[in-house]
Amino acid sequence: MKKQFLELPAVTCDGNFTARYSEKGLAELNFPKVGRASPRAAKKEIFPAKICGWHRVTEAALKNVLAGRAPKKFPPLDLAGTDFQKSVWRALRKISSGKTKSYGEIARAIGKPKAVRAVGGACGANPVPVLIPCHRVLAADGKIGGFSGGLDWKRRLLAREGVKV
DNA sequence: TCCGTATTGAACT
DNA sequence: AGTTCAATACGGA
Repeated sequence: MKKQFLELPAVTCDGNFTARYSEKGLAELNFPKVGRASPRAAKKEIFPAKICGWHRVTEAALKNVLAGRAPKKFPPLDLAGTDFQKSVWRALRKISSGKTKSYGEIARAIGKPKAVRAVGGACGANPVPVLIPCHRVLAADGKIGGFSGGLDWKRRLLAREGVKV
């Protein structure tokens, strides 16, 4: 039996994101599917109160980041990944709104200065974009780099935070 | 074990 | 200023 996540739509001005929750917290967040209506027509599932509470926090945090502000509160995260990836994601969360770092700086921050490319890989594997601000990581020369959700999103998020590319 | 990667910096035109 | 290239850590197959 495969691990099952409870899935909820997180409605924002930029579209309907999809949040997935495990027993322990937010496990995944997906960008809105382009050209598609709401990802989920709820079919009267019963959601534990715990998860409803998390979801409210998630949605509020999401809206804040999209508006270019730092969220007051984060939901608990239940991230599936290797130790290396988790340490990268932890470092990413230390980048405050409006700031940027390079892949090399992240690598140094986790004590593995040579692991610059692996950092890129971990960013791409980030299950919770936006809340874990992988979009604030640029290449060392200020170039935009890449983004799993599409470069348009990366540029949009950075623009909202007042970052010039 | 081999391959690709959201990199980097140096050494070249 | 643009191009090439090797080094490098990690994860997936």
